[in-house]
Amino acid sequence: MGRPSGATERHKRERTKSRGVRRDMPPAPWPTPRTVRQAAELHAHLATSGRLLHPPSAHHLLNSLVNCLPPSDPLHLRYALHLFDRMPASTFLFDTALRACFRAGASSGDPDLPFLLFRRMRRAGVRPDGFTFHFLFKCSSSFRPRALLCTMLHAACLRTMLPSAAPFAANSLIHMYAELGLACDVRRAFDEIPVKDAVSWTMLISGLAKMGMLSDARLLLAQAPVRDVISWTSLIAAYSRADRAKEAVDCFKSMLSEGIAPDEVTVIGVLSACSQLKDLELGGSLHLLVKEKGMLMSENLVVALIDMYAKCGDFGHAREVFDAVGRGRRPQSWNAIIDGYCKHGHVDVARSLFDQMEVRDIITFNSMITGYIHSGQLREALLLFMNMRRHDLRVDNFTVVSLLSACASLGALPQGRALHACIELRLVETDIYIGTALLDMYMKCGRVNEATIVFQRMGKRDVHAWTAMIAGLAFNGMGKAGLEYFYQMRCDGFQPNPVSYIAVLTACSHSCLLNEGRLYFDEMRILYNIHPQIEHYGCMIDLLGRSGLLDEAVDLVKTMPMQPNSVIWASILSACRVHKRIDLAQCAAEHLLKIEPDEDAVYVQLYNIYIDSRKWEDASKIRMLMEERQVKKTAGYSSVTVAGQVHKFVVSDKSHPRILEIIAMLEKISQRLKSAGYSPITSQITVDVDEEEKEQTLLAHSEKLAIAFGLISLAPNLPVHIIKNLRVCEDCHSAIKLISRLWNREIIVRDRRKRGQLCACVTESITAVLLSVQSSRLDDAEMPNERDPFRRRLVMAAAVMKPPS
DNA sequence: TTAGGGTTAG
Repeated sequence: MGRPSGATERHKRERTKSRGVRRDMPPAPWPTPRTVRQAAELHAHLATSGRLLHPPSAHHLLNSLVNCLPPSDPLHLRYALHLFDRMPASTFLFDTALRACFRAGASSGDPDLPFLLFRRMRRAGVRPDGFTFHFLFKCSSSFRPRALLCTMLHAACLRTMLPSAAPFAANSLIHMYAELGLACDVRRAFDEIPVKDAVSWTMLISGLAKMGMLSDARLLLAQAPVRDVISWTSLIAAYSRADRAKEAVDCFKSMLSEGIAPDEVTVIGVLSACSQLKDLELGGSLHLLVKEKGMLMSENLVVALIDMYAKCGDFGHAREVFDAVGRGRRPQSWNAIIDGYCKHGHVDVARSLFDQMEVRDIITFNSMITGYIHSGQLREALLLFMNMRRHDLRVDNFTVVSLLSACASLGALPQGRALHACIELRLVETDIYIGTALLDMYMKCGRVNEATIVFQRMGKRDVHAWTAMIAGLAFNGMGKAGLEYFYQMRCDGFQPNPVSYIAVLTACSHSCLLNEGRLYFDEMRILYNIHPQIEHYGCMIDLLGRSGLLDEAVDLVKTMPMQPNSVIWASILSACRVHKRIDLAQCAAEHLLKIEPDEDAVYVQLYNIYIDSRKWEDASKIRMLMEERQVKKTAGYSSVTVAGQVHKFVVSDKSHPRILEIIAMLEKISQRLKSAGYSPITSQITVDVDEEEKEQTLLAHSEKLAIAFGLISLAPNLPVHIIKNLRVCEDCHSAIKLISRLWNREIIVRDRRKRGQLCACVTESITAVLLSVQSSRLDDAEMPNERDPFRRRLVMAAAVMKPPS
């Protein structure tokens, strides 16, 4: 150890003297404690022999004790500081006490402890040295960094010594400013160092990488006189964190070509990139490298390996690594494999592992909940939310994003709005993901204005937020506005990704912007080297179909480099009905039924096409085929939420308690529609009845019943929001647009296919869970003082849903 | 007595 030899000799002499041993005997070596217990024994020995106040003994004891302290142990830190308080003040002892604070980390319980020690040091007249500032800067980086305090420490350091006198402190200063995210100060701290060593460069590069300034970090790495494994690793990891996996791998290759050997931390960063790229080949070769080089199999490396194998779908190897860890595996390893199973649709396997876990954390729950939501098992997801509370886990940003995603997929606007209110009331700190999930929820619930307000209020936007906005405008039929946003997004310097182009092409197809669609479909390849995936082809085929260019659409299906899926053929089939192309409809339906033989919507669509074309025999053949194959037509229903309660209607429904008022309103609707010149589209009704009866049948469609009930029961300033489990028919579509104009009322109808079925009871469950979790927060709401009309409306929305106390 | 890089959930 680095104890001064003179001090050692003095210690030996003192000890010999105290034991009454002859002075000429060779002194026994001073034992260096290796455990806290041994340190305590030395403490007892020094205390009984009265040497605790003897500086060399005190230094040796405290220093050894700090070396033995298990990291993040508040009890042992208290012991060390208790000892320190009873020892003579010296620079070394203060430095050692600061070192103890740093080792204990945040678990010291008091983030101000290092600064209080520094103040005590100055008041006691003990002069700080390079070590003092080094440990102070390290503590500042680790515990809740605060800019003002850090600047004051920096100033105190400069008043005491020159940067050249304390190279370690000068380098730690760069790290401290990087942790604060102060790029200019990082650079200045670096520039102030008179003679920069390799670590100074590494600190600067890793600091910039950590702050996300990847281009600057990459440039400096090239300029640095020396590049070591740590500067390369920091850049690789930063690229991985920023979802720039390809650049992370390129960086790794450059590092290897410079002859720098990776270590286990480098491997973790590259494995993370492999997970994103699903590059099992590189990931597997890294695993081999770890084995060949005998690298330390740290817990983090285990997690990274399991995550890589699981994300790539290689569950054999993932389980191999997972099982090798045995019972001592950390929740992170469980989380990685559970998430992998969820992402590959094996939610049941994930749940079985989830049930085997002894200690689950918030990530375990969030992964499982997201898995359930993505697989459409919303009830299971909601049950887990309730379970979270039993485990004393509060919802966090990830949970809220999942909940918003569930609301969006259900079209559950009141619940989504209540969640928004909870976010505004600071249930969680809002971030770019929350903002994007919120605007997506509003868009999927048809509330374009609210989505736009959320987007405008987002402090920071990224390509995902812009894409969500463009996609939302697109599927709400505002394609031109979507394209304007796309233009603005590029002006703001955001590079579109493949999903952005799906949104753009959706905007074109939903608004029949044929020329623009053709342009963007070509442009994505030329400008951004984005090769069209099946989703891009799907949008383009849909656009051609809607534009009546069905032959061109079929040509594109034939020439595209992948097998067409059901979405593609469903687009063609849908366009065939509009453009009366029976020949193509039969072909599209055949392809569709090969892929989805049980999908009732295909039979119904083809049946309707035959009816439209008065091909009664073909239509009845389809009916018979359905019976033969036992395909059941899904019963259609529409729902509307009034005062937090979901009201569900089926066709010709007479079960509602206010049915008489609803019928009266329907009659009023019928009269006003006729007065406005509207003729019901009765051609789709095949039953052999007179025209008036056909009109009555159309009037009794579930969505019209729901609208009538909404109009009589909702306040005139509230929009009527209808959710339908099937597609809205042509007559309802036209009639609703006119009703909206005649009543000067916003009517939003969210229809959907059978997939991801709406379930009113699940919607109610969301309300129950949300309210039980967040009711305490809502109590804090000061509605009368809320001046911002948008926030006020939100808070009121949440308050309306508040459960009775 | 002193330095830097790391994993899992949206």
